[in-house]
Amino acid sequence: MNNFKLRSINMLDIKQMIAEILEEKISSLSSEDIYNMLEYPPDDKMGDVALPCFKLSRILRKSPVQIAEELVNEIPANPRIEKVEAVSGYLNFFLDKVSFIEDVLSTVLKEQDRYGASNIGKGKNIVIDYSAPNIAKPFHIGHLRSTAIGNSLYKIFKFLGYNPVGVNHLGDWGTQFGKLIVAYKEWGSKEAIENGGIKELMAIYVKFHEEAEKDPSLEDQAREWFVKMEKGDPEALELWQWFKDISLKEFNKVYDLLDITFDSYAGESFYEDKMPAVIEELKEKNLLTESEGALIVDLEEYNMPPCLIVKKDGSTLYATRDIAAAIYRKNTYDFEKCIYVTGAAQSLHFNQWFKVIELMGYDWHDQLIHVPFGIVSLGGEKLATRTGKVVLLEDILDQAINKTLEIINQKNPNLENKEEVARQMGVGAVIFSDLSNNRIKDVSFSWEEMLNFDGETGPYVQYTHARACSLLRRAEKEVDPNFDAKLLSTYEEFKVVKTLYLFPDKIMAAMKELEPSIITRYLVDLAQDFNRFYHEHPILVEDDTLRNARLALVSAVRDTLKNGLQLIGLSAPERV
RNA sequence: GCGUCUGUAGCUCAGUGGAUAGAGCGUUGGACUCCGACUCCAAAGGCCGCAGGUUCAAAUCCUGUCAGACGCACCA
Repeated sequence: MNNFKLRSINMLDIKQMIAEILEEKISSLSSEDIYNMLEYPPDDKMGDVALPCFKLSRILRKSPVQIAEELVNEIPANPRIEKVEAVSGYLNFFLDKVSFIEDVLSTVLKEQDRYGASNIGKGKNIVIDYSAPNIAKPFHIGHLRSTAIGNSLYKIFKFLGYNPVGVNHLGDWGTQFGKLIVAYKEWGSKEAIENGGIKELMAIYVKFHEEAEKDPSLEDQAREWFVKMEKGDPEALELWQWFKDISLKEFNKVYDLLDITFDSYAGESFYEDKMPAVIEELKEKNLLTESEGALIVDLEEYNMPPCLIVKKDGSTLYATRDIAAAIYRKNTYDFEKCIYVTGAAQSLHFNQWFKVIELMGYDWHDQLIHVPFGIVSLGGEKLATRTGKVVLLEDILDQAINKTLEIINQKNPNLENKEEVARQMGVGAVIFSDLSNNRIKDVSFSWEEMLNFDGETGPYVQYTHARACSLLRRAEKEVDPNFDAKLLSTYEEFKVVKTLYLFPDKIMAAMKELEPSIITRYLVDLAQDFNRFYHEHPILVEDDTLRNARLALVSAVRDTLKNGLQLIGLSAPERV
């Protein structure tokens, strides 16, 4: 037939089915054109799939109303279509509910934890660079965004058959270590740092910035220390390693709580010995210019400020390391895409060095993708380590977990595994909240919202999943896959099935747009549809066949919720 | 000054150029002798920042404008 089946990974592509029917009747258009014109009506009462005929109007030189009315009579009877209606220029298809429900539920029951999965990415490597906290700075709510988004993209690519490589590009190199060394020597003490950890490191870092306002020579000292680091000075490197060890210990505590891992922790320092070759290559390719004592790549032609490669004191910069890292990753992983999850504030930086890669003649420059996200503010003020204005992620997670534990103690005090479930839900609430909005939007952190678990929240979806699990436990019998779809005849049941049907498409959209929030919002929709059904209709009824049919629906919802939660990095506890 | 992003219900936000712009929170009023009330139902609440333009059709595309955020050489 046609070779464009891959536009959807959905095994039951209803648009495809309808496009093929219409192709026979609209000779001037391919089934692909028709497919792209089809849409889902805004209201179920209007139908399940619609063809707006306005565009056809010009081609067929008839009014849209006329086209719809003519087509409606030409559609042959089809067991999967209940009826077709022409309404003011729209051709509306109503699916045969019984066969649709049967198709969708059978698919989910068969696929289970693979429902929505695919192998379209087979053999393709995707490097995802996320989290990347700075050594010696605390892990705060702002860092969570990169971590949560990157982790979710990792799971999404994996579910679609790709081979993702999660890289934690630790901020473990750069001038801030010079500042830290100066600060440590001026105001720090070994004991205080060993006891206080990152908090103490941050304190002396903040003090450095306060003092540097009065005494700018401190900045010069800091730069000197960084130059020493790059030259391999033993004292500088020993302090650096010490700061790094302390920081990593605390970061790993947070990653354990979040249940997030990485395939590589190659940070900025890893590229230290790879930069000279890059600088050499840039010189050979005649891209470097000297300007005010520094070496730059001029990008005026591309309407961008120059990209700094080497400072006047001979040390390197962020861009230098990113270029070296990109080349290293291409050689090491042969990626199809290399994705950088960082704040939108860095957009120019990425555009600049992506252009440098292009100018170097690498045809894979367009495989480098910046995935920006908005900033987190606190009561209207930007979070900044330098001023000490931060909300520590660990504090947020602790509070969310404690609150969950309180609720469990109140409502379900005999729950086994209380502590672990409280962790899963508390952490879930925080991650879910972070992945709820389009990533580009700025977010204003609010304790009140973060700790409110009602409505569109992680605990709501997790609770719904646990409720479905509870029903299946109480049933005390496996769901018979030969359920009778005819018995699922109510609107609420059909609505749940329609939403289940959309899951694979949502995963595809989330991957294409690199936007985990598509899945987060989908889960809320599915949970809402399911809860409405749950309230309207008893499930554990006497009638065995009806009971089995409804449990088949419950089972499909449970699996889909679980798969979706997994894709955004949340656990799906069976009892809460 | 230049550039990028964002303006949708009181608040936080959805909304692939198509039909009557949707959720949640909050407010008000309802539903637990009933499968788990972290649930559900209902009501109120909108010149989709503003002005032009393109189109049969614009919250969505284009231009301008206003407001906010971010960025613009030795920080990352």
